[in-house]
Amino acid sequence: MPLFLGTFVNKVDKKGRVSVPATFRARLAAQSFPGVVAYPSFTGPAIEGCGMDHMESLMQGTDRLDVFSEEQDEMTTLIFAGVRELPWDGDGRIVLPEEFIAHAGLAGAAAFVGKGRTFQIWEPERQRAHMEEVRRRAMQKRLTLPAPLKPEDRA
Amino acid sequence: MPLFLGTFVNKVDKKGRVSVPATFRARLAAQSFPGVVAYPSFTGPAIEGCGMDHMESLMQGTDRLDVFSEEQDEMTTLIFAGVRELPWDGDGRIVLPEEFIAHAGLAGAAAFVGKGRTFQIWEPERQRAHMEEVRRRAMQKRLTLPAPLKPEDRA
DNA sequence: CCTTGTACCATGATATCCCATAAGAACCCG
DNA sequence: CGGGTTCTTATGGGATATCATGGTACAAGG
Repeated sequence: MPLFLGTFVNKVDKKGRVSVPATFRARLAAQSFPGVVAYPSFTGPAIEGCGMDHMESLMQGTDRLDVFSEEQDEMTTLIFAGVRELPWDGDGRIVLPEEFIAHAGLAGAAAFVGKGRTFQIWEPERQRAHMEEVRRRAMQKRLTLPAPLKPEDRA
Repeated sequence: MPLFLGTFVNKVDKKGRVSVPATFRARLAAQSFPGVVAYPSFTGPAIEGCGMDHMESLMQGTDRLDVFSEEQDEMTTLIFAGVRELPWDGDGRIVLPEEFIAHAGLAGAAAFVGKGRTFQIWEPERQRAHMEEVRRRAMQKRLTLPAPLKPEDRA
């Protein structure tokens, strides 16, 4: 079960605690850090979540930018400066920092949205609207995906 | 039996449980996930079903898009957010989430429809009508299929 | 001493597992 | 070729474990 799949809405209590969906926990279990790695999205009102492994792969991305370039400087700041490691308690919950709650506009509930290698945390109602918008745009733009070859079809 | 073939109608009990046809189970047996991967169809009142391998091959497609690009963001949301992993119990049944039952309009029974690499789940009566409609249109438009490439011709 | 944040415990709801039954198909043996 | 038998499959119900969630106690820091 190596992927983050599906959308799950859980409650956020007044301490900012929220249960990480069990399937996501399973995905993160084999990581070096017992918890979630997260940072505010810089494209929308959501929190990006992942495991430590993904941080390392992001770093490989920034490694391909020129050292001292403006781009590299901005990118590394955008990504890594906002990152928080959120360990879970014995029951699989994490505590969302106030800044995350504010950025995503959370109020009482949080939607965990699987995106394959990563996931996002949204205010549920906003996520629903966003999803609808993405669907609408996909229809009209005829979004397609590069044809993925099935393993058995490979040379 | 590497393909999903044929149509099978099974009952959905009040817990939302339904038996996956034995031949479909055989097709899914060798997967990394012991169960079915499913998501609501974008285009009609049906549930799309497949194995985890199909998800993994879709991810290979999204992996080729730039991280943080709008395209990558939309694609991953579109594909992975609506997916549910439905593990089967010891008897080869899965439980359909309420949202799936609602989307497909299921009531007491579900039709598993083989579509080759994937399959769909329909409300039986609706599926029958849909099938008829597709047949009718095919007759009148004389639908054709591209000739299958031989293995040595593949990229 | 008070505040903040972390670990632990309790509970209800939900889903998972397990068994029991029945119907049908395949099979074997006469 | 027919009849009985054994498996597989589908389906229902009930027991059990897991998960989400709220609360409380404790520790650390100011």
